[in-house]
Parts: sequence; structure tokens; C-alpha cells
Amino acid sequence: MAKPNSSSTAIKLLQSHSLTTLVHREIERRILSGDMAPGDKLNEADVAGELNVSRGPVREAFRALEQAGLVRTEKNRGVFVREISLAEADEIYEVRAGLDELIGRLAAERITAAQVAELRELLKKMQRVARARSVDDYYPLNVRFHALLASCAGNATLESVYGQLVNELHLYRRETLARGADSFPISTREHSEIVDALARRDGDRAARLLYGHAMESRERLHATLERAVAPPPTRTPPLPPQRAPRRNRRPEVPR
Amino acid sequence: MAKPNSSSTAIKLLQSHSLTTLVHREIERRILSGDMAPGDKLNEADVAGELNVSRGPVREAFRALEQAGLVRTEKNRGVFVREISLAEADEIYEVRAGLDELIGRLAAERITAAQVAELRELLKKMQRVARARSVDDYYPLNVRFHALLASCAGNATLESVYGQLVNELHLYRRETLARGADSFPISTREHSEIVDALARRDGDRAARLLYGHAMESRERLHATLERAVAPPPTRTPPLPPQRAPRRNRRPEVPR
DNA sequence: GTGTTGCAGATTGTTGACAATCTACAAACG
DNA sequence: CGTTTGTAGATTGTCAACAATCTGCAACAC
Repeated sequence: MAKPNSSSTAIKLLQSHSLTTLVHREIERRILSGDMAPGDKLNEADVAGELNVSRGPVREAFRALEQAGLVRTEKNRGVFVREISLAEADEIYEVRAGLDELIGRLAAERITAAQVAELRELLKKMQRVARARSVDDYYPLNVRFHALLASCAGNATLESVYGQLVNELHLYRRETLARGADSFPISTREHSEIVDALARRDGDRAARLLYGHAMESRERLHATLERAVAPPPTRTPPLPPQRAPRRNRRPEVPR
Repeated sequence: MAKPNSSSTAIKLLQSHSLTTLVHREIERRILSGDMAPGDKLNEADVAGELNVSRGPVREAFRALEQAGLVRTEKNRGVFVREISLAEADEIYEVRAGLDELIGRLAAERITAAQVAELRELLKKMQRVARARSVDDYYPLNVRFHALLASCAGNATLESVYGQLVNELHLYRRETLARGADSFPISTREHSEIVDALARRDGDRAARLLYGHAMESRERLHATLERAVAPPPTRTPPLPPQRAPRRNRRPEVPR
């Protein structure tokens, strides 16, 4: 009765929230927020106990997180927060640069006036924080800026793939404490130029700026790492045998 | 005793192959091979029975497949082979084009002589098949060509992301039977030019060719679809209520 | 003392049973 | 005759117990 097909959003939420989903999100939150460091072990029974569920949903959530690249599983040994090597971070930066380039080209075509305004708003906030040199405040704003940019490309698939890579890079940052790559507000001018190019619908320039911007982050990462090569390697004193396998997504040709 | 640290690969295989993994691969194979069509329902008990395992591993495999974008889950209703709309296929093609461009640029720097030879070998085979106009033989070769190209970029992350998108597009092909997009051997000349550019290490040209190549596939897809707009919509006579939600990967800003 | 072997505890992998929810059909009602 | 309501069956969501495997320590042999 009443409204049969109003599709009340509240209903939809409860409809899709199984325990597995909840557990998945909670663990993801813990990993990305830094509550758990890369290499930490996730004990099924402990997690289940803390969240007051049984081990079934926890195991299901682990499989999803593994596919998302946030944890690594070793049979009969457990799941661990994924550790990202410098080489892997390098790879991810490279892919991200390519996607950023695409984002620039597409966003220039499709961006709306409201989105430009929102970006400029965010830019102002970033410049304030940059002047205050508060690095830890700057990083999340930078992440938000690029996420917003990705959404301006008007391609949900692109946004989703991009977001996954950013998550993995975030993991790397947590692991090495190599704060330099995306944190220092070196790039406020570049950010402004990007938004300007988008506002003028100059896709080629936006694409070029964004690609260069991402590659610079990668360079800064290397610089930071090389500077920190003589001091202790940031943590991990004993470092277990390291029999970690590669990730498991494979192309697989049909037929 | 004997060889304590030979890391015999046979051991490693049994080490990582849990039932969940096996089930995951088997279902993936069934979906990509076309044994199951998009929209088909995957019944937990049935799958468990066919593979002689209990429902636990099956459910875990489902969660991984969902994250990989191959199935869609509706709470209390089941999991279904993902149906990809034209709009989504369009998005994926767009992202794939961007990645192809990146692949061209990177592969030009890193490709080896052996890889060039392998590509040329494959090209010859493709031209033979193209002359014979056997479309169904051409498609898998085309897939292999692009997978090989992706591996030449020397970036495992890129290869993995690219492979996932290709899988999803394959799903679209299965769904619509829109064979035109990647099947017709229109592009043997373009393929040759791409390999030539890579062999000359002309990254800019390879990137441009590959981007254009992917975008052409997208255009062909549209053309094929528009040509088939008056005839019946390729299948799905009743078409259930269609309350499919969006995919569930989300960026999620930390802290 | 050094290295090996064998247990005990803990953790993961798997299973089957139970609870909650949905679908479909049929009976009752207007 | 069409609509609604209730019930039965099937299916998914969750749980707790069992089996297999691993880790660490202690006892033993050399």
C-alpha cells in the first residue's frame, strides 16, 4: 500500500547490507585509516569476535579484500595486510599516471560549471593549508582533489579503477611512511593550472599536466626513498622469510 | 633432507590451492567460456553439488568474483552473471583505450627482440585466419595479441588491470552477441603498424595507434549495435524487473 | 651443545545444520 | 473476475562443530 515503487533509499541500504559487506567495509576502513599496518596479520576468530559475528562472513570479506588488493592470503597461515614493495608502488604510479591523463582528456569534455566551482573551492582550502605547511592536513585534501577530478570524467568504471589504485598507493604510504610523494604542497600551482585547463576545455593540456603531475609524484617518491636509504629502512626489523606470491588476477584467454 | 630450499613449484601449487580458489577459477572459466550467459543465476547448492564441495567455499568464491566484476549479488536472491549495459561497455572501452595508449608508450621503451618476434609470429597467424574470413577463429587471436602487448609494457599491475577490463568486455560480447567490435579482421594492417612502431621504439606513434585502435573498436561496437536496433534485441525476451545496482568499489578517502 | 623428533596448542579449511528471507501458488475476499 | 492474503517450498545468510595444517617448545639422540 501507500507508495509501492518509491524505491526508498533507506530500504535499499538494509537490503544490500549483509554481514559480509559490513565486515568488508570495516576491515577496509581499518586498513586505510592506518589502524592496521601493512604486514599485520588478520586473525579470523579475533575479527569475528570483535564484530560479534561468526567466522563465515569474515572469511567471505577476506576473499573480497584479497581481490581488491588490500590483503594477501597464505593458505593455512592466514591473511595479512598487503605490503607493497617499491617496485610495485612504481608500477601503480605508472598506471595512475596513464589514467590521470585519460581523466584530463575526458573531464575537459564533460566537466560542468558546478564541478569547476567545487574544484576551485577545494583548491582555495588546499592553498590555505599549504601556506600553513601542515602536511598531514594537506594529504587528504590532495586525495579528495584527485578523486573529484576522477568523477568529473563522467566514467564510473574509470573512477572505480582509479580509486582502487589510489587505495593501494595509500597502503604503500602507510607502509613506508614515505610521506613525500603526495604530501608536500609543492603542486598548488600545478593544480590550479589543471583546473584552468579543464575550465577552458583544453583537454590536451589538462591531460599533459595531469600525466606530468602524476609522474612527478613518482619521482618525488624515489627521491624521498633514496634520501632515506642510509637511515634505517623505516621499520620492519626482523622481516619474515618473505615468501609472498604475486597477486592473483590473471587475464585468461577464453575458449 | 635432500633439497631443503628448492621451492619445488609443485609444492607451491598445492600450497595455494584451497577449495575456494579452485571453485573461483572454475566459475570464472564457465563464465568466460560462455557456458553461462550474462543474467544466469548461480545457485550455491547446485554449484557446490557439481563440484563436490560444501557451500562455504562457493560463497567465498562468489565474493571474489563479485569484486572482480564478473557477477552481481542481490541479497537473499542470489548471484547472477553480470550483465553489462551498452553504457558500461562504452565506459570500459574508454578506459581500455587509455590503458592501451599507456601500454604503447611503455612497451616501446621496454620491449625485447624476442617479444617483437613473438608478436610478428602471432600477426602472421592472424593474417592467415583473416584471409580465411573465419571470424570465430580471429577473435581469440586478437585477444591474445593484445594480452601479449600488455605484457610487453613490463608492468604487472597494468597487465592485471587491463586483463580485468578485457574480461568484462568479453562478458559484454557474450551478452549481446555483438561480434563486430573486436572480431572482424579489419585491423590487421593497424596491428602491423603497431608492432613496427614498437620495434622502432617510437613510443608516441605506438601510443597514438593503440589509442585510436581501441577507440575504433568502440565505434564499431556502436555501429553494430545501431544496425541491430530494428531487429529483435539479440535475446532476453521477458527481461526481469532490472533492479540491478551499480558496482560496489568505492574510492573512500582515509582519515 | 647442536640438531632432530614428537607432541600440544592454536589457527585455518571445510562441513552440515539452523534461521531468515524470498517466490510462487492457492485460497479467501471484495 | 481481479485483488489480497496466507502458506509451503526453495534459497540464501549465519553459525557452530569438526578436520587438517601449522607453530613453538620440549624431550631426546648424537
